[in-house]
Amino acid sequence: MEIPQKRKAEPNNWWEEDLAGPSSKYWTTLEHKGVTFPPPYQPHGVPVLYKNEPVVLSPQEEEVATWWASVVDTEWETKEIFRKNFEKNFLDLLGKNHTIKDLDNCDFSQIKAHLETQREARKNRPQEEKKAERELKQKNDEEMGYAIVDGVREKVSNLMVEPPGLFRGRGQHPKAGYLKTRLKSEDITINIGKDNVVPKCSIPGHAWKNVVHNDMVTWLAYYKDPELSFSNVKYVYLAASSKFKGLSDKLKYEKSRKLKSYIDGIRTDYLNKIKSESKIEKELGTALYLIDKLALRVGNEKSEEEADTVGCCSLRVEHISFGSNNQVTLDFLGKDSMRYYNTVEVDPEVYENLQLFVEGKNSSEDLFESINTSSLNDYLKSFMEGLSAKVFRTYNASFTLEQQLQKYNFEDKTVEEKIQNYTDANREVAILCNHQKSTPKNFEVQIEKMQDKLKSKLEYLNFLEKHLLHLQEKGEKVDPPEGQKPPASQEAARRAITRTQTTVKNMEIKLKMKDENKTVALGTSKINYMDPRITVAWCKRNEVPIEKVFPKTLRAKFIWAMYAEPEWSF
DNA sequence: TGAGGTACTTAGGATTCCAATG
DNA sequence: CATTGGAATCCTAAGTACCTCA
Repeated sequence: MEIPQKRKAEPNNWWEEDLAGPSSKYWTTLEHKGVTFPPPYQPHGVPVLYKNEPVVLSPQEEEVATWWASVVDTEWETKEIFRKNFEKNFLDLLGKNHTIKDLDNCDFSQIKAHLETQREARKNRPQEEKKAERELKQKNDEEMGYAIVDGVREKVSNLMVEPPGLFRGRGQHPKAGYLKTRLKSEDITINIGKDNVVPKCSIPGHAWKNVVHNDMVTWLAYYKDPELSFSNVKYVYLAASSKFKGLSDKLKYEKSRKLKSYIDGIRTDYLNKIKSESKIEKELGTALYLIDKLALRVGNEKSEEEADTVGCCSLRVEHISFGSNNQVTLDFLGKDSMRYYNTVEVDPEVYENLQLFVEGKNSSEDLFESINTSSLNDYLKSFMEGLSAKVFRTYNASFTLEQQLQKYNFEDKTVEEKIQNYTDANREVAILCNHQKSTPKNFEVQIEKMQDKLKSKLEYLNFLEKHLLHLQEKGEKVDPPEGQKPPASQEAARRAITRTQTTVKNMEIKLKMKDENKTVALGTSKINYMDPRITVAWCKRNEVPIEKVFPKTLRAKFIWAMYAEPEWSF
């Protein structure tokens, strides 16, 4: 893909217009096809065994049993809360007088085998059937999956409502294993332009719960599971490539760039507050110090019906420990129950404050008792309009990327090497933001395979070098490694050496990156935190094709950033 | 002031796709 | 041509932020 070097005005290029900021309304006309529903359940008639006896289930019961069968042999099956909640919900559904009285004596293996067979059959169905299916889906997406906003056609991100199933709450979510209900059109509220056609409900004889014309929001529809009291409202939005999302993304980055010119003053202020006599000020200053230095999330209060995870303001005494030389260790479960575990040296005054906040409290008490996320964000508003805690994460992530990229000299490097440097910079950001992923399943095996391959390439290279000497009549004749043909001429040998050296180098880079990125999720910061213009400008300066760092969907999401000049700076 | 509601962004894992490889 | 593994995309849970209301 060619990156446009100059601004090119197009009528639909919203990013060419001056940014209006959050305006009073998002749209004038809004037209779309509503939502679609997953196909109805097809009963298979395969029984569950209870105490080794087959039990006939109603279609609805069978569907739920099948959900469980699909988690058998996964970690979900043995996860205590998940199991307990599922059992309760399943038994409630079956009723008091049902043969099945508990989960432990149920055997789902026949259903599981059936699912496996079905999957195999699906995988092995004829090519033309797959193709026809794909084309049908594409046609349907083309027909249903777009909205027209003020005359511009935009993709919808989540056209299909969530299918029924088991609620997969993360970490120790107290409600994991509950049954998600099959939604009906009567659960869906539609948002549409006043003068636009109300979408027809795809299920004959049924109607939407409600139709509204709210131009102050960007959602096309919303629903809430009618049975699950704890479940959140789910919205149907436009895709990331849309103007709604792109504009707000651009504004987000512009806001974090604006923070750049306030940051010195803010840092001076919170360092002063840290030394203040007032407890509230001490806490505000210390909390903001942690948010700024460690890129912590703000940490809103959570209800009893959610997993026990924390952010800065909700840290408890048990999450912090003190070492020598002003070192503190933070150890807590953050968003998605990802562990944050970090030992850092802090300013002596911060260390002192943290010790003071802990004094005389038991482990389950709040570290910060006089502030909350709302007072902290109020404090931030006193510096800059629209400033909130999350802006610090965006700012520090983007700042770190640009700073890390400046560390390298990209001259005379191959594209692969430049990308390795970029990935290294990306990784620094991901580590700062604590973006983690679990180690891939057979990671060790994969590494070994790559090492073996590398080894045989090195052997081949070794052979080539000796072989070249032989051709130059300076050395013994050597046998090529198995399956390799010796180059016929000196010229061919030299070419083979250069080629193999490049391969070896690339393999080494790949191996090293794979290991270093084992538990680091690079994508999250790329998608949400690092100003894309930093990357675009870097690509332009260093002749790296943008598609090497931004896949298709990211290029669409960041279409507004593609015009950044090579000299652009965050 | 705090609880609850609303609307949006951010997140890791699951699933699907696709290209390299045998 | 089938396999395989990594990249890309999909899915939906889980955050932030701000508003309203008593």
